[in-house]
Amino acid sequence: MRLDRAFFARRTTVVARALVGQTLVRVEDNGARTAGRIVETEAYLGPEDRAAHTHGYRHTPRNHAIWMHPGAAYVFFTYGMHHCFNVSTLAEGKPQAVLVRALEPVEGLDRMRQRRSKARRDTDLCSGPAKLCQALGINLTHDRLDLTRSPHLWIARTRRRAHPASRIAAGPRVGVDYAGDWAARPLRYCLHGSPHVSPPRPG
DNA sequence: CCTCTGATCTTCT
DNA sequence: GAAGATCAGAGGG
Repeated sequence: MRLDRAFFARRTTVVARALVGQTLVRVEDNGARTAGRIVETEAYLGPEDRAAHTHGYRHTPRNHAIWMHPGAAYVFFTYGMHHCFNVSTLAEGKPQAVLVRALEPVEGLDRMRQRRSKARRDTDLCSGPAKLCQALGINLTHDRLDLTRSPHLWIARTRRRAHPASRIAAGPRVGVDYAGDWAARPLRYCLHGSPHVSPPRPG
């Protein structure tokens, strides 16, 4: 069952933690499905957060999705070649989001290997924010999509008995050294011990 | 495992 | 004009 608006309309740190263990599902126009269990997320806390794209209330065409209703997909293009996938949280007009950083592949692995030909091992398929977008074929056409309604992209509620909250480790976010004292905050959430988490591995 | 570097181009200043 | 919520490959331990 698909996660609904209420799931995303909560404090961003709560959503980021709760997303670990849920399943990101992608369906292409031809019906091909790829999916993965979310094993790593990061919370971006809006205007106050020096690492966030909405720091200082910056509102541009690129980051507009963060300002939209909770559950809106925010996909951005960076480094001239990579995409990253986020979900808007909290409330419309409150620009906070969760970055999905890694997945454990669970469906459509052949398709993922096709699109990620450089991946040597299956643990390299989705172990990074741009890798998972490449594996699932997520790009700018998915920016601003409503994940509670889109037939192409959504997050499925997944039983987490095997992954209780106590096994989620929090640590500093990756690649935000420029963010001053915000860089050290433990806003990154990883499924403890998963080989699919992106480097640097916690612990 | 780690560190360092080049790739590549959109976005915003 | 500069920076960037990254990745892959090379080299060293």
